[in-house]
Amino acid sequence: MSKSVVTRFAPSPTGFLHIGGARTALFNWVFAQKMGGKMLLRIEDTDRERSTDAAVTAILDGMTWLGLTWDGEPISQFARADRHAEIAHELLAQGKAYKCYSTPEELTEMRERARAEGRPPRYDGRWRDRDPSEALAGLKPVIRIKAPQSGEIVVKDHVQGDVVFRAENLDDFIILRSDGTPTYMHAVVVDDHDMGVTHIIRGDDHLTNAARQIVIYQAMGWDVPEMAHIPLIHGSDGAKLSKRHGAIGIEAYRQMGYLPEALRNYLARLGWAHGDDEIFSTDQMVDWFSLEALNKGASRFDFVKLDNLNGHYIRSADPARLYDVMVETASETGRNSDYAGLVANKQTILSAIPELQPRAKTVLELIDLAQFIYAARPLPMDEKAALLLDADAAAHLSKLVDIFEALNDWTVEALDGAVRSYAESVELKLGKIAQPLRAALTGRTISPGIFEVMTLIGREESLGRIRDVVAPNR
RNA sequence: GCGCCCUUCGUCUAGCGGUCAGGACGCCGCCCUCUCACGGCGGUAACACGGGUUCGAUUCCCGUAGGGCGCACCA
Repeated sequence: MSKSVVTRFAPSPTGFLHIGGARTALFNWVFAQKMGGKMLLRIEDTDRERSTDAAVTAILDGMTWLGLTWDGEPISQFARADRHAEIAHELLAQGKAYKCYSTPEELTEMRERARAEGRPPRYDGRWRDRDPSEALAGLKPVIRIKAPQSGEIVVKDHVQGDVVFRAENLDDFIILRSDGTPTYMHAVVVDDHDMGVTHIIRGDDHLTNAARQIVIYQAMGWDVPEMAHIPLIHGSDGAKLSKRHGAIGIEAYRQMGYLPEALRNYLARLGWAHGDDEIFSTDQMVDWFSLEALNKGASRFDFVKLDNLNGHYIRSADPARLYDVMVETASETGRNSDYAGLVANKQTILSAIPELQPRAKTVLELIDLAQFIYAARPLPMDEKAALLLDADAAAHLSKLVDIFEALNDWTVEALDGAVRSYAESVELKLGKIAQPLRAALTGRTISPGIFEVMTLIGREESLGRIRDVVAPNR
């Protein structure tokens, strides 16, 4: 019986949860679910300059919205600094690490000279075997680990396969800074070990770091966790995502009207596949997932495809839930008049949503499509709608007002029948009558079925809107 | 510069020596139809290049080109 799986998601709180981080979190979560294990959350906040509480909140909120749960309390890496230092000193005591008294200026010069001579910019190990007594008085040392000087380090990766690094390419890197704080490379290893992490799933920008981290694991005699370095996500133009290039926070996707299940499905298909399956539930994702099925190549983020998937999930969503999401989204994005209209017309909106669902790809579009319900008379006409309402159209609409007033039932069937027979009586195709009617009733040329619109807004409102365009001054 | 990783339709991908190279999104056409969607049907489009290995390479190996990541007392 192998020990149960523990994964972790370890964001640094220097900004929002971006799309790449969200996918990393998703894969960690899905894998833990599948294996019946746990996913822990560790906030890598050792960079005190750039870490903020607001970012931590944004990340946790983003994960919660996406439906990614973690086990236990989030762990602060910064809070564990003493433990990191303890291990660094243990390594020192064992002679597997040493104090280095090189100054930053000295290191800069070392790198520049190496670069000038065409050598890799690495620390040359000058303090590896030097006696501390040779150091300048008052200088605070850093602690460097003794990396192997020959042989190779193999990262056994579930995605990338065995990746071999020659020891010559690894230098004696710093594990504890001169102020006694740990470096990222060191803190990660100590934390992953202490947290009992069995599987490290992270972006492949960490692949070369993995070799360095293995040096620490080996020095401590610790088991190296299983690793899976997943490919990165690029922007739609193939360029790396950056702050000014599409790397927006997960909350921005919510504000753009995407549903979390759509995003989960989309993200899962970026770099991972289960045969030809495109649309699948989160349960299926968990059921089908395997690290070996992850791709190695980076993929591009494609909003068009996300839109398509989101449309699918909007179509299959429960109207009551969609209503809530519409209200939240309107509120959150400052669409105040929409918010007021949605809240004031809850019942009508609720019954209209099934008509709206097949027509929207995002919640924002859903809101837009619902506007005809709460638009105030006289309705604003968009350009195409205004063009439809010429004198001919007004004449027909005027007749229709009479017909509608005489109608006993205000139902889709009754209205449909009435308008059809009118169109027949004047020898016009239904569309010739329906389009001006649509313009008058919605102010637009596109809308749900026009008879559905009429039943939704009701007889009085319908007649009022038609009269507004037939006799604007009355 | 050094190290490592990657490369199938425009995009996401299936493929794991022998396939008419499959699916999805997009796009185009047709159908449905009161508009727009939805839905249905059909179509367009790819193995980066050059060498090997093999009876046979999209698939295995080596180069080339292109892309990415890393090389801090950042994470």
